[in-house]
Amino acid sequence: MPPKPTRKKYFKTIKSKKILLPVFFPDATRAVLKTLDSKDIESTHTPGILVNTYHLHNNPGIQTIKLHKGISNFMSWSHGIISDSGGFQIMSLAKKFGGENSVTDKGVKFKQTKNTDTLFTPQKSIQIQMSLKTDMVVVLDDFTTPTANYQKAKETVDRTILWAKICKKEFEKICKQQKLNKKNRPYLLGVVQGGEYLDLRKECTQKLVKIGFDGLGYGGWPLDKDGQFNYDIAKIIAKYSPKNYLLYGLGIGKPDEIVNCVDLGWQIFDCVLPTRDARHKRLYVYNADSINKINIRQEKFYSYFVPNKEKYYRDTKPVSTACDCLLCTKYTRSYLAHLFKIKDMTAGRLATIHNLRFYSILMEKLQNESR
RNA sequence: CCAGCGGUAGCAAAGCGGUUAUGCAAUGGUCUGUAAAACCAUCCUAGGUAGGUUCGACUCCUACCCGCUGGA
Repeated sequence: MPPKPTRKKYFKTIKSKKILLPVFFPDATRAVLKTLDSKDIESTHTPGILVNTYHLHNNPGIQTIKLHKGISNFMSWSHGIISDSGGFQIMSLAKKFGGENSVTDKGVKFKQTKNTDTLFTPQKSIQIQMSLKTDMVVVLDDFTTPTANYQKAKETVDRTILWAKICKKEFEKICKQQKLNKKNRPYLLGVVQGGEYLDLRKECTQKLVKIGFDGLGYGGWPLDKDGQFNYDIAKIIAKYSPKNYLLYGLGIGKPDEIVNCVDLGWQIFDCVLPTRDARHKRLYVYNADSINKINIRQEKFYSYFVPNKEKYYRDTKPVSTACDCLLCTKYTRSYLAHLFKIKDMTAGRLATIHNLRFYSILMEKLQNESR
């Protein structure tokens, strides 16, 4: 038996910093991780973040970012940064409000924005991302809506492939212009579409590999109508990806889903869950007394703590003893419940810091396993 | 003692002679490449007390109790 081929161990930034894989990058969509500043993020041991090309294009606009020579200086974040292409907004904004017709082979027309006249194109997405100077650039993909039938899923695959070629070409062009070599250029990520249809996912994966990328993303919506994660898609993309490819689960996921995906070879994740849940009073808590005793391989290794119950108003315990974040080391459940009740912004900050530390501990545990 | 106004659910606060007020609180739930520090659901015999009118009263009438304001 030949030794099992292993995937990349590190994510390299354009400044040649090495970030140990697997990683979770929370979403700082608009160049801010809601309620936190960069120093807060560092305190959670979060190695990188995700920003969004489409949102930053609208606000503050690329000229402002260029004044700072990139998003890293703009938000004073010196660690990993991935830029999402704006593909997700094709589903969440364009198709939702403008219908299927808002997307053509040329690009996307977004309604209800100040840029209604201009078309958001694959070229533009890459150009903006290169100006952001992020560590990974993601191709613009045509998002498969959760309800897409085979025909529609097929169309999004075709368009995703078409756009992937255009994006790759634009990427190479800009790299040449800026004299970026293999060492200081960002990763380029292709995105696999195809809805729930495994043959389309396979086809899309193979065609993207033929074009050539540094990694592939699990695109589209990863959950079925009952909210169950589709691991078959994760398997088939991994199966047909070269072993030196980075595998990135876009918008994934719950802690247990991340553990399962890591087992299938996936290495990079981002998701709004820890940050949005924090603002919505859902805190992730390990079912353990201390960080050392956390066992991410036990069936239910975590639960939710929701500090809006009357019984917590006088609870002097910390949120979790298996956590070393600001909230858990300095404050009680009672205080957090109080802050949420009076709707003070500090509640969101402390809860976000906690949830991000939960995720970074999860990733540290997973990193330790593969050593 | 007189006059005016008022008394509605844990709290606040409306309308109405018949049919869900509503908000807060409480309780349960949702959230997956962020139009979300948001949203959804539930909330029990609510009518100060005792009578009266009426087919039917939280609503109209009478008396009483309590509160606020003004007056003697």
